[in-house]
Amino acid sequence: MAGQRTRRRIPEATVARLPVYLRILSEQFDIDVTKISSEELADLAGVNAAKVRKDLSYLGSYGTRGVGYEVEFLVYQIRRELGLTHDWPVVIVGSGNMGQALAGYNGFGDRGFTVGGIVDIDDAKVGAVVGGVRVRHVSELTRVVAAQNISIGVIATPGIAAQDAADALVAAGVTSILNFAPTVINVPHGISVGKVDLAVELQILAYHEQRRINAAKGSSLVSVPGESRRGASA
Amino acid sequence: MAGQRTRRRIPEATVARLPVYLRILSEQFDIDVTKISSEELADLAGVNAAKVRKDLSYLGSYGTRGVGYEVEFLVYQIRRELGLTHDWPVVIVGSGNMGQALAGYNGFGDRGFTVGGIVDIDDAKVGAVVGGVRVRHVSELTRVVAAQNISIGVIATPGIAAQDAADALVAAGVTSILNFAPTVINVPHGISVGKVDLAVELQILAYHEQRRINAAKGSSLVSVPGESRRGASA
DNA sequence: GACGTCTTGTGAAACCGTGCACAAACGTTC
DNA sequence: GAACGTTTGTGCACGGTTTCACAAGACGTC
Repeated sequence: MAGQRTRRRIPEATVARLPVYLRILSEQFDIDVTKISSEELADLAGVNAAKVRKDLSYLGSYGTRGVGYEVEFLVYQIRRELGLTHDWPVVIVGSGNMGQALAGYNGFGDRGFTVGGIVDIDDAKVGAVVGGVRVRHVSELTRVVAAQNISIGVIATPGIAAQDAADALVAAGVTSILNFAPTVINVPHGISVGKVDLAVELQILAYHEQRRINAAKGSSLVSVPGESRRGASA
Repeated sequence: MAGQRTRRRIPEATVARLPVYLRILSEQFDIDVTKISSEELADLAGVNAAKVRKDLSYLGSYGTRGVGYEVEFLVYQIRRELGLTHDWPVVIVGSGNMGQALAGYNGFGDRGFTVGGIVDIDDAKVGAVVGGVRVRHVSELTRVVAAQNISIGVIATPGIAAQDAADALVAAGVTSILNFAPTVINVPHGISVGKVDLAVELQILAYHEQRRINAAKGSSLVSVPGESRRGASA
């Protein structure tokens, strides 16, 4: 009667791919596909079939040999593992361009997340309605977080304000932070941090472009390597 | 007189960190810091000092033992390696929320990139001025790309339109694509693709939240692991 | 110019993620 | 119920990444 088995640890790389599988499987379910093989799923996700099987095996042995995986069941299992059986309200700090884009982003409310609140430090911006939610002053952050039991915060401030935003979020009780500001933030141990930096992503692409140019200039010995980080190359 | 030495290959993981170092070093330079040790830089970047040294060693032996690295020189070297000695014009496909936020994003023009053009498929949106640039129709994409010799494209369309956008960009001659749509895109071999998916990042955080909850529920045996993907945990 | 302190640069070991290859298991057909 | 084609689940080897640990080199002091 040990009940809940000890949760097996899922590798971080796999966790990063599960949302992709989930989206694809949901789409397939919507168009009445009931079962899918690792190879089909792999093609749609732009990865290797063996990787799909190994990733899914961390959830348990939910496939049927010779047949494939039942789409609906797999959707449920991934949802459960990712904690998406219920919606997560998130609070956005910063109501500038980025904050507004995030609040208005469809794939946001679409896939298990709701905008529980937006706060800004600028009084001039307080009161505006963004993505259907009224902007509150940052001093109300703790109240907003407590009222809706929010555990995820998004930083959409300029870089200079990002650390203050992080401190405020942690003080308010948030335990996971997604940081869009181009700054490294320090948080206490035990808080999860994700980071998205536009400029960094572009600079990585610039590096590949530069290499392409250098390779072409240097000689024709080196063929274009066709680098492709994350995402598919047909 | 072999001239240009064969370019040493820099590991992808290092390439992803160089932009972070670059930003920090630029900031330090602005406040008149002239030299920096691997440990100081590591602290600011939220990584390990040995990693900083190994990363920088791929650029060459530019440090001085017992002293550290000269900030200005390092900035120059990283810039050169990343291909940031000149500005890169980028073209944005999609002038919705996300496209507008990107065009208006400061860290964009700030760090070596300019908005060379924005296109949209919707005639109703053509003509609007976003981030100082007039929105053109997608049919003009090839002309825009050619006129400014653009090699980097950004996809900021809904998921359903992302593959068309990618195809159009490739046809127009773009060789690197940054995809913000929640869809896997297929591109010919030789094209570099980067991907940023809001919902995926949030779902990864949700997973960690869920684990936290499960761990707390299950027993007090397992201490909160304090996971922290990318970014610092103090 | 010898000594001590500091910091880089880098082998080597440990760790993680990927992909191959194949046995095990399922459904179907005869 | 046996034989066959299909697809999963996974052991294993390989390559990339991280971290440790330390020799080599630079600077300052006496």
